[in-house]
Order: sequence, then C-alpha cells, then structure tokens
Amino acid sequence: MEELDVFDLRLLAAIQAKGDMTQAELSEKVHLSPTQCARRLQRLRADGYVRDIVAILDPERLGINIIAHTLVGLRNHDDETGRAFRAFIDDADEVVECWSQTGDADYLLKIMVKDLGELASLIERLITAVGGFASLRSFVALKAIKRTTTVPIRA
Amino acid sequence: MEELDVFDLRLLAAIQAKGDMTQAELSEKVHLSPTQCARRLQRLRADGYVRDIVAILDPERLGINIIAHTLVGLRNHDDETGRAFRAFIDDADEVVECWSQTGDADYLLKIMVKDLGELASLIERLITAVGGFASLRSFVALKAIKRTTTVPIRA
DNA sequence: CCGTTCGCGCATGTTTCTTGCGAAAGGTTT
DNA sequence: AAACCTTTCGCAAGAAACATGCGCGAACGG
Repeated sequence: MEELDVFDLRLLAAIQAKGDMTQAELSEKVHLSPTQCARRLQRLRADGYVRDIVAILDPERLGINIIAHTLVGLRNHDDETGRAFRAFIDDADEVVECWSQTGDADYLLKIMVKDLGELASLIERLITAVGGFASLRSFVALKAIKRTTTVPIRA
Repeated sequence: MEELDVFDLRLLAAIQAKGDMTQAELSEKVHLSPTQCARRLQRLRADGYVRDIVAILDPERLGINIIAHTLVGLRNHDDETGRAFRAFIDDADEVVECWSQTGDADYLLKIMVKDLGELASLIERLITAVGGFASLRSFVALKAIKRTTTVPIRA
C-alpha cells in the first residue's frame, strides 16, 4: 500500500488501454520481467487500484443508435420523490450512468437506446415514475428535462 | 455475421460485467461447454461486437477527486476554432470523454481531475487554446462554459 | 562491515487455452 | 421420408500462459 513507482503507473496505463494482454506482452510495454508484471498487477489489484476488468461492446453493432445526455431537475426535493427517482434509474437498463450534480439541474443521465421512440418512451416512464402525469409533462413532477442527443468525439 | 442467439447475448452480458473470466467460469454462467464459449467469443470479437477489453481503475485510489461534466459553447463555428478545440481535447488527458451535441451547447466534456485547482487550470488552458484570452474569459472565444461538478450515483 | 530485507528473474509444475476430430442436430433436396 | 449437406457441439491432446519456490543481488540499517 505504498507509493506507486514508474512501473506501476505504466502497468495501470497499459491495462487501462488493453486489459487482456499476456504477461509477455505487458513485459515488453513496461520493461519488466513477465513474472514481475504479474506479481505487481496482483498487488495493485489487492490494493484496490483496479476496480474491475470489463468488455466494451460496440453500441452500433447491438442496435444502439442514440446516446443522449439528459439533465433532470426535480420539482420536489423531498425523500419520496428522490427515492422514486433512484428506484426508476436503477431499474431502467437504458440509463447507463447517473450523476448527481450541483447547479441548475439535479441529475445528469447518460442514456443509450435504439431509436428516438425508445428515448421518448423512457422519458414518459420517468415522469410517471416520479409521481407526475405524462400528459402534463414536466410541470408536475419534474422542474426541467433538458434532453440532448450526443455523438461521441472522443471515448 | 448472423443474428445473435441466447448464448451470444449471455456471453456478451457476462464479459461486459467481468471481462477476465476463464472459459470454465463462462461455461457455468451461460450453460455451454468451455470450448464453445471460447469459439463463440472468438467469433463475436471477429464480427466486431467487442470493441475492446479494458481495466476500470479506481479514480479515488489514484487521487482523482473531481469528476465534472462541462458544457461548452463555441462563439465561432468556423473551421479554425473547431480544429483548435479538437486538438486541445485530444491533447488534454483530463478530458476523458467529449460529446458533440445538438442544443444550446456544442460539446459536453467529462473531466477527471485531482482537485478544483486542476479543473480551473484546465478551463483556462481551454480558453487560451481556442483563441481567446483568459482574462476576458468566455466573452472572446467561448460563448458559454457551464461547469458542474458531478458525483456518481450509478456507474 | 555484516546482517536483514526487499525486489528481481529463472525454472518448474499447474492451469488454462487452442485446435483437430468425430458425433449429433437442423435444414434442404430429391 | 430418406439421403445429404451444413452447422454446431463436446471431447481430447498438444500448446500456451500462468503461479510459485528458489537463489541472487542491491539497498538499507545497525
């Protein structure tokens, strides 16, 4: 649990870019013996530097054509509303990230869906879930929904 | 390059959650022989379903205490300004995501830094980079910078 | 100056992965 | 319906990658 030296940082950078390299490959990248790469990586994991190793899937290939970032402001900030909102977020697979934020909005959502129809449907369900009526839209439960469709420039 | 069946979807879901399982472990999860798991995974990769496998590091552990989402609006939309902006983004390690978006802002940046000082420094550099003067702030080169510090609720 | 400790690389036993092969299942043609 | 072709499957053996014990050398402290 000490300080990280150059090799550790190189290792972390390497696996952050490509997490399925063999010890031999890592060895070349960080200029350390394969054995030592494995041992250090093992230690870095044990010390909690590596949260986990995951596969990044291709959204397009899976029919995900829209990635939207949506700002959500709740009208009421009571416990019930908050809980309903969190519950909805946890349940909705389309919401891949949820950030609580300071500023004019309360939350920033990252949403991945197939098409605009799915996106609209999700928003309707969100409004209903936090206690509003979809027909009255944001005026009841949500102070504001600022929806923007985004396109990745840099991952 | 055909349709994905249940096993394929299960495999993708599995490696998306944990990308370093052995064939035997995968085998249990998807109810398919280890060999077949490997073969199908190989095919899914060849067909481009898996973009890559990466390690997710612990931001806190590495001294990253602030994750900010920042909306950036450029004053001028000419080629030069756009190029300068892109170049800056590519160069800045603190900017981990950059989304082009439709709406009132042009870009949404996801920024990871150690502290508020680093964040301020980054913004200053950004303003300078796109042709403005830091002292005049956003009035010269940037139409608007809406900065918000965010806290993760759901990853 | 010597002893301890720590990190290093080598070598070996073990696990895991890859690939060739025959069997079974599903679809198509006659 | 039978014969055929194609695809997918699991097994097994060879190949590759991984984990671990060991001795060596450097750094540090007494």
